[in-house]
Amino acid sequence: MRLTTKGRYAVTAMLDLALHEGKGPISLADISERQGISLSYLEQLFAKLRRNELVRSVRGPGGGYQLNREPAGINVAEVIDAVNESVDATGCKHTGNCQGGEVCLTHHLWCDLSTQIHGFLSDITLASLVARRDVKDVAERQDRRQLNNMIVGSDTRPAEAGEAVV
Amino acid sequence: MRLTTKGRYAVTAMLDLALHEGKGPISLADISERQGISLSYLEQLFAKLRRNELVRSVRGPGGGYQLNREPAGINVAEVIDAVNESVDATGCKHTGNCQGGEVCLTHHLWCDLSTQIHGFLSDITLASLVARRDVKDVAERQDRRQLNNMIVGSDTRPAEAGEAVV
DNA sequence: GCAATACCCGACTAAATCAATCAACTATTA
DNA sequence: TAATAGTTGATTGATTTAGTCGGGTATTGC
Ligand code: FES
Ligand code: FES
Repeated sequence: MRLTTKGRYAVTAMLDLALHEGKGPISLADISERQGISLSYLEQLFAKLRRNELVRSVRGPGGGYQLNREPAGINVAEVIDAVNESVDATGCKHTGNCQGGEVCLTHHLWCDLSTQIHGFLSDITLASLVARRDVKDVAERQDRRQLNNMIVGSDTRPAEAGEAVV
Repeated sequence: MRLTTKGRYAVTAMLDLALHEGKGPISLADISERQGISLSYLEQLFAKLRRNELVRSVRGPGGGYQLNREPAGINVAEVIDAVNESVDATGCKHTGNCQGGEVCLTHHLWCDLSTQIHGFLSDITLASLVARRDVKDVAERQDRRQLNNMIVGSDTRPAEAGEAVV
């Protein structure tokens, strides 16, 4: 099992979409700026998210991505799954053949753990995240900062993610 | 966060020690054979387990490793921790500085997940694993097979882990 | 129709980590 | 004193991460 920036980025980006829902398509450039994630890397991730039908895209100017379902219908577990970061903690992908075709000593422990993690993550939807106080606070800060960057950085300076713009 | 063979091997090996407690020191060669883990790799893992005072060693012939505490006092979380596989799911090691010194959008989510996993794993002790039916079954199979290998393979053939010896 | 926007796609890469091996060493015991 | 078994450090091939780069294609506003 692994949970790295890939899965974290995917969830963060999807949450960003959920937060800005109803404002039309959101461009990856926007997400990149707000969340401090490389644009090219986002493109890779969204290719997978699209293949898994979690988002839909609109091309051309003013285009971008939108959630393909309502936020309440998308849970965190499937987002992580979509970018190929399995939430599976076993070494045998649940086949039980670690040890030369037979179940290893700790197989059941990892199965239990997997169930536990999957249960926890699949109970959390984008909608429930959007409703959280701490998420709202961070989102507000990010939106303010982005607005600031648009004004100050109107000389099209790349404007770094965590840059102190007051 | 990551949970790979390193952490799984460590738990498996510790469980093997717990299962054969009271029979004096257990050599890594024994564990290697029973669990199908490379001997040299086990050496690396046990160096860390020893540094974390989870096991104690006895050198010389008839030597090996023993649990440094009673099985009921060792939980799975600390074993995984000991081999440097943190159970932390955040990208900031709980410092909250993912995004240029500030908390990222999903920080709290990963904190919650970490707490969840840690709670689950630290509630499971080696003693509670030893008591499980499925563990007992696998352990018995392994012991039988090892005995078999000792007789059949008395020509000191390396005897592969999952080899069909019936 | 044409340029700008933004998604789309594949190849490529430096760095890190994994899983394992090898060699040389020291302590202990029969 | 020879065999056993732990101890340590270096090294390795394979894989994965976290990107970058360069070129596409579809859509829109002017
Ligand atoms: S983890 Fe499933 S058999 Fe080992
Ligand atoms: S995971 Fe902690 S700040 Fe991003």
